[in-house]
Amino acid sequence: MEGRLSVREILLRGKDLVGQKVRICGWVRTRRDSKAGVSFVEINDGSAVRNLQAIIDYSRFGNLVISELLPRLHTGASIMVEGTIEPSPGKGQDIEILVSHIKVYGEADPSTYPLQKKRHSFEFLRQIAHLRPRTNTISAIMRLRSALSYAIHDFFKKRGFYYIHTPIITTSDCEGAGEVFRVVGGRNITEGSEFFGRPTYLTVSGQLQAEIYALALGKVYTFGPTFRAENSNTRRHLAEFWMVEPEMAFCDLDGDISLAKEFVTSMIEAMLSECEEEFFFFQKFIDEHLMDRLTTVLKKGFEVISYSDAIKILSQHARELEMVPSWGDDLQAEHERFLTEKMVRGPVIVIHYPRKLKPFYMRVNDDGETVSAMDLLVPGVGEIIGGSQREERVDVLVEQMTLKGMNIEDYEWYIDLRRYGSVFHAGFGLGLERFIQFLSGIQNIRETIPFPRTPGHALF
RNA sequence: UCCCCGGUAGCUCAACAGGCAGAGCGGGUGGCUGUUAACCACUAGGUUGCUGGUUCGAGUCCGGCCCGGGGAGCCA
Repeated sequence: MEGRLSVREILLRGKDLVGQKVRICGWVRTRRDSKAGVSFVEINDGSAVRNLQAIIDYSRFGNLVISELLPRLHTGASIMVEGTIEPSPGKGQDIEILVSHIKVYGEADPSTYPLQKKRHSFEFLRQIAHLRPRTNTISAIMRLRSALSYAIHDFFKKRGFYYIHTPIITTSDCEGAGEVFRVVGGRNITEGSEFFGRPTYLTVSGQLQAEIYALALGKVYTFGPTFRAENSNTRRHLAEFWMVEPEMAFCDLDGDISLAKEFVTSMIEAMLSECEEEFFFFQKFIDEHLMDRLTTVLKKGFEVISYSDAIKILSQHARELEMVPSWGDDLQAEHERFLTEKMVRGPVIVIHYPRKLKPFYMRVNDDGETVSAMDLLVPGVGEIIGGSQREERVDVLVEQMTLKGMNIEDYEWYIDLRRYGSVFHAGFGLGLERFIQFLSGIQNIRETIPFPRTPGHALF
């Protein structure tokens, strides 16, 4: 006997396995009985979108066993089956398993088990977030998320980056990245008793700490959870989300843009080849234009446009827009959508934003008015990457911090990086969940993370 | 935080202009068939989100609150 195989493995090897005896473990998706003396049990073990059809031939078990067994084989029950792989005479599948031995580990009372074999709304599934990974959509997304995470590490490793674990608990609270969560020790919050002797917060970004290591190891990246206490309730925001943040010494904005482009295309290519079945499923049930959009990125590439040119183009289309754009104002979501969905119909990289719209660490351009920033916008999701060349000149950096009203003393360490052996450097941040939205076509970001945290919602 | 839409059976939704609360799926029972979102018949299942009001009468109209979704802002 081959030993225990996953459904994915069995479907992949297909007819090569015919005649082999195998064992699989999983959960019953559906059972259909035939009075001809056969029951069809579809088994899913979370390794693939498709199920394996198991055939229970009553003549091999005897009526007593069957009458005791069948009532326990409901949707949701966990089982182990052993049997031989056979070509399937029915339509819909090439092979099936002819069961010789079956064991029910855990039943699922059909009168209370919330998952049915039909489709559920995502809103309902969020209420049973501990059971939703047993559905096709959520399990497919989580397999994609897992594959993507590995591919990210692989991408950076192949290019000589070092993986740096930046702190989750930080002391910086004003990076222009939104509201922070305070961290306090103990269950009883008492004024003036700081565990660390000073106020601490959950990180909103690993960038500043990644810069420390980029200016020592050359090319680094951080990849981990980040937190925003922003009271924003949209389909694109989470209070806890994962960010990928590369940071490179001796790198300017052009180098930063190149890496961002290469990163996005490499990830699309890697996922298309590794998660073929998942993409087939997404295309069929989640977003019928998904494959078009992804292959367009690979074929057409990225349009790079300056903020100033973007404002000019948008002004020419003012009649089609609700908000009239003007230089110095931030691009509205409506403007970003217009650029990426109507003008370019693909990813757009907007660079050189006005200095006053962006955080203190971005490098001031020679015009004194703009900074070397870049935002990567994609259709459907909007901004998935934000990055910049960092300010490496002490005097300009201090001027920027003063203009933004920051407390210089809190950032002496950051200025030190410029006082001693300063180099031009750049990096960006990519929101993992937004990228998964883009890759899968799923509408709401709450479906892209196993345990979503949003204002008023934290389960488990 | 602001704007818009919604909350009716386990799930997805109907219910005209206030007038006996329904269907499909799911569950149970029986039938039929190498079945495939199987099919056919029967059947159980409801404090219409909560609360106050208008009315002879409220799922439906009005006020307050709670919850969900979409959009905006903030951002990734």
